[in-house]
Amino acid sequence: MRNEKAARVFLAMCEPARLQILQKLAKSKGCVQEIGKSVGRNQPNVSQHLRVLKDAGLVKTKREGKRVCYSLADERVKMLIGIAEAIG
Amino acid sequence: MRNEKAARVFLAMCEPARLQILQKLAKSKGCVQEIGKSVGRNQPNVSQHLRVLKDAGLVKTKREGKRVCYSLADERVKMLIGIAEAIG
DNA sequence: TATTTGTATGCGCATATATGCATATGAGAA
DNA sequence: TTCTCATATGCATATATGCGCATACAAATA
Repeated sequence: MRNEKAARVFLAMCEPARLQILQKLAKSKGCVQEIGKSVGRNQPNVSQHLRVLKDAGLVKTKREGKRVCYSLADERVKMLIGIAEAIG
Repeated sequence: MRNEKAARVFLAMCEPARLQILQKLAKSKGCVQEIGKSVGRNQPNVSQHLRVLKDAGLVKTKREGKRVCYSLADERVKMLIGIAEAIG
């Protein structure tokens, strides 16, 4: 169902922690550690949130040696955040 | 915090039931009963969801005699749904 | 006032979600 | 291989959420 998929996108973005991560990635991509420092959360926590974001198709990954670089999967993610901020 | 408000918008939209209600309202406004019939849910349930949507600034209300007419508070709500569907 | 209709709220339960911790997996270096 | 570093996963627990039901509130009418 189309509804379900859209809901999953919003579900991924409804958590302040994940929204914070997305906003960080909107500025610059980075690995799990860096993201963790940026948003003030521990590594497993960030990793779990990133998984949710990835499953929802909001971020993509790229291995770089030992690290995994995360970045926004779609420019439209920025649009969603921008509109939500404008409404709220 | 700006983040919090945006998160509340997404939190309101992440529930399939509420998304369904928003989509119904995108087509035509209506009172609680009508919305309930449209989405196949009972009155208290719809009423609770509408409250969440209203608190998030996604719908507005207008008393019409005994009834309360709900409609989208902002055209941008449609945009959010459209983008989320496109990403998901 | 009492009654009817429409809407909102409070409560209890079942389920879902986030979090921290410990630990497993993956990748490169010695 | 063994040793780190970086990331992912499993588990237990606390919190949050949605749901149905009963009921309270609001508005119009008799």
